[in-house]
Amino acid sequence: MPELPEVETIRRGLSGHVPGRRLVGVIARRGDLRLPIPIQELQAHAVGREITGLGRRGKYLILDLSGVAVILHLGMSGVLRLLPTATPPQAHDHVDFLLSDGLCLRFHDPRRFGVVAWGGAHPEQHPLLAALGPEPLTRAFSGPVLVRALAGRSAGIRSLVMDNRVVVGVGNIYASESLFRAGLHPARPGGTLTPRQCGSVARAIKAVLQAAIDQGGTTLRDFQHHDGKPGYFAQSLQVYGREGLPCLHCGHPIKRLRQGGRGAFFCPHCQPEP
DNA sequence: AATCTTTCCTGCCGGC
DNA sequence: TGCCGGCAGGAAAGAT
Repeated sequence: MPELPEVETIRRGLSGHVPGRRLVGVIARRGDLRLPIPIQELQAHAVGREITGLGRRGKYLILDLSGVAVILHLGMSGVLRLLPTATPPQAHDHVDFLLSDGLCLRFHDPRRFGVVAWGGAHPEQHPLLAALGPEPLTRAFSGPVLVRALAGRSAGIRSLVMDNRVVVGVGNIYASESLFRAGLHPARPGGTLTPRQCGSVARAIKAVLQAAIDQGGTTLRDFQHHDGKPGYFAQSLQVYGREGLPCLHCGHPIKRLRQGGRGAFFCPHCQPEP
């Protein structure tokens, strides 16, 4: 499930525990996730270094190791937990980053759509990160930026805000929630939004993501914090997963549209047909 | 048994 | 005609 708020929640939770410790070993129990695990680079250039910080770019976590970096992505089902190294590994515990003081950062990912990549000295130039669009919670993302990104586009606005080149970090849940708040139908062609509506969408994305971070993310099934606790934004969802239930604003039943193979939830009254 | 979070790839289409 | 980009849909693995 992890979208930006869930990844940010993990980052914040680990930031109080991981930086300052040394990486003393790496265990990879299989050779690949979505991509090969760069075990040789990790052993040769990462082990022995102190962890100096934990960053985030979109849905990617960046483990800073005094001058080099490891890039992590949780995919659809990834969980990163901080455990005593002695904890016996369970099914789908694919990678352990062994830390000083007997702790271990353990990457668990049943569906294996996650990624462990070698970022080297300039992780921002890694192919996974180089082409990413603006961070939604910074000034790099705004109504005017969205106006330019949507110009001439005929794809549905929901697909476009989920496009990492337009803005990073917005997945299926928060796309549906943001468009509900902005009052726009998910299939509305992106290029037909007025500048005012682009501003509205940009503000809605920022507000929804920030609210979700404040509540520790959305736990539906897989997501959990680094210490195993859930997030509480699920109870704030207005449309996602609420097909057939009354809109919390107007009472009309929430509908679901099939878009890009996934469900786009919306209120047919608050978000009228384009 | 169909669903379901992400990302990448393929095939089709229209424009030039 | 050939190329390019945009767009929609599918594939990947596993739990429920």
